[in-house]
Amino acid sequence: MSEGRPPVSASPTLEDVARAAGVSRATVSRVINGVRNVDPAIQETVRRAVADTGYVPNRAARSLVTRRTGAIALIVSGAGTDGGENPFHNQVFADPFFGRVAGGVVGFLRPRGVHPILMFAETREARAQVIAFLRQGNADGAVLVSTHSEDPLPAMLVEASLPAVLFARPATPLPISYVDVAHRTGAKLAADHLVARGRRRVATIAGPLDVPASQDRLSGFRDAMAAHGFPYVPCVEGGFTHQSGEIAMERLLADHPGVDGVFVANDLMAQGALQVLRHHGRRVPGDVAVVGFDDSSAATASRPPLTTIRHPVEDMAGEMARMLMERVDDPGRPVTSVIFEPSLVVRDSS
Amino acid sequence: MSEGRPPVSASPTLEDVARAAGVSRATVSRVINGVRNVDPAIQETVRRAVADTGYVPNRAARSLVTRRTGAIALIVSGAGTDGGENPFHNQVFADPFFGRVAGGVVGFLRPRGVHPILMFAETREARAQVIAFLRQGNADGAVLVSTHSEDPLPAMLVEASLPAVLFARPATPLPISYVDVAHRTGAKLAADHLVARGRRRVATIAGPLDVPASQDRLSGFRDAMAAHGFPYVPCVEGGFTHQSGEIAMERLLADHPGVDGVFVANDLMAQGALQVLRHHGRRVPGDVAVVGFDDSSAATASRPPLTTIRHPVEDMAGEMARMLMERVDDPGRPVTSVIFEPSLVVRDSS
DNA sequence: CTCCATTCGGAGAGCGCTCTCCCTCCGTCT
DNA sequence: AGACGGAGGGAGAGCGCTCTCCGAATGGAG
Repeated sequence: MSEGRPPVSASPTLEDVARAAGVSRATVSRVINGVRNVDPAIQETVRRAVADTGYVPNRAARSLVTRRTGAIALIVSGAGTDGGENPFHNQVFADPFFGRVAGGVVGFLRPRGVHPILMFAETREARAQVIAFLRQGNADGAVLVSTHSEDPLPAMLVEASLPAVLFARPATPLPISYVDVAHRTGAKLAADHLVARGRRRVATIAGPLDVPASQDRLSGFRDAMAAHGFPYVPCVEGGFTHQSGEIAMERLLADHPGVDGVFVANDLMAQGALQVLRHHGRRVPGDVAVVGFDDSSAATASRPPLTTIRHPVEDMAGEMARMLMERVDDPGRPVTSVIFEPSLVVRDSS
Repeated sequence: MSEGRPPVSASPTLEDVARAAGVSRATVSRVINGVRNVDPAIQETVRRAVADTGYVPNRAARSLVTRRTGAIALIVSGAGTDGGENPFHNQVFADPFFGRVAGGVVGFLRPRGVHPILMFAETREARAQVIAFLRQGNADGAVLVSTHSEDPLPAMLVEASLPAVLFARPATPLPISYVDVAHRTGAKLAADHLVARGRRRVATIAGPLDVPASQDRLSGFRDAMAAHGFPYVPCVEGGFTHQSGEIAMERLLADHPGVDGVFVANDLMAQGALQVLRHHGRRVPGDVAVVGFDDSSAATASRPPLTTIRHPVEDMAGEMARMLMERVDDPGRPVTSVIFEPSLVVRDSS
């Protein structure tokens, strides 16, 4: 056993590298972590020893002493229904939005050697598990994407004083950091655009009104339209799904057949609305102009492609990750929120 | 400091619990891990002490000795392009398929206290990182979803003898376990169905033909059609995206205007094809019957809803996770593969 | 009553790393 | 020349847990 290189299976430890380099464990550790001054010659020797032995530091051992795991929880909360055989078979991921968030988060974390642990928190039990998981020190903190407003998880995170950042402003005020987009500004962009396009009989399909984002988009839109001299804007509430968009559009058409412009609170619903409009023989944008929200892949997949309000989801997600790491480094800092500005993307639907 | 309960911030250790319960660390450990016999009375005392102190085991310390992390890597490989400012802004997640895989994996792992770490391996560097990550013992193994066939990661995993299971058969034979669906059977279901619907001028839109799944779907379809007496089936290759489906359908219509049935290798492309057909005034299913593949959310979002080949993605993903854990427990076991049977879901497009 | 088998709790040695001392070796200043 | 300071390397104490021994206690058999 003591002859030659030890078998690859038993991965080498700091001790092995130290022996190979003829220095102490401490020195190897210093070189690896780039801390304090180490003689360049010795650094070189150590590096060679690391390469020779194929050493990779054991994160568990490191975590044990540093109390850092190099992992954070990426929580999708309130996903799916609370029942059903497989609670994971749901539309959360179907919404390309989530992928963009994940991408943004990874984009920031990966260069820093931090990895996201994917978690779903759709039931009471799952939420408890998430909290326990974090308390066990399995992750240094959490970023959270909620799909509904009643989500109790943010409050639970605050209560357990675990470092966390939300993707959107919580429905109930909470001492917790978050990133969000200026929904009202986005809605105003849509309103300005529709009016500029000469639309006079404008309606809107809102998202679920218990969600702050939906409220803001609706009120922002109405305020902007009022400023343009249209105090009354018909509204139908949808559920952010393709199908709910269809239903809402049917309703809208039934109640206001003369509608010539629609602001839809997300692209998925807008896509549904588009189909209903076509089905009813309305040309888009000729008869009716449609503006969505999100600039998701549904926007480009629609026919015609959707004019929509784009928000920088990746950047927002990256910022969310940055804020979390900041908080992990210094849990005492005050909570903050960062609001991003949306922009109008004009395509063929308006 | 020694009076009363210590501050919540300093989380209690086994030692603390042991002291509180008046037993040794070893006994507490035994109770917590349910190993060996411990006197029921003492068990009760320990449990109470655990509850009182709010103890949660430190996973890093445990991992250090057990050499298990309770985490696995969920790798999306070959995601996005190898360039671009943000390699994560891609369609991988846009495909609801990935969410279903994630759901299936979590569904199996969570009850077992194992969590998936989300990783992207889209560049050479990223792949190296993934391997290093696993070698560091950050995760016990990996499940891998490849989005293209040239992916070198499976081979790298084999080389490093890391426990891993793939979601689909690798393009090049490799000693690695995988789950897959019987693509040929699925294609046959589609062929049988189209023929049963009286279609005589049937064509197909294939996926990228460097992907084994695409090849199998195509050859399976052709073989089945041949068995029905249709030796020649026109084919256009697509790229599994919505847009490529549109382009392919345009081509098909141009070359074979008389087509009355199309088997499309995935739903996303089928959705695109549907739009092109409508645009050309073809009624579906009246003039042309369309059958997709995957039964993704695109299938139900399409108008008309797609007849498609469903494969049990969640079950497959769960099985993949199961196989991985098996392998983690016993790395010596021979590689295996499990093939799932698809089924036909008839909707309005055929 | 003695002896052995069996059950069950405790002691303690690590797992692989980090980090705080401490010691040595120089170079420099007086 | 002696003293002092700074740079750089080593020793060793844990981090919190698991797990192998070991020993004590108990019960049953001879």
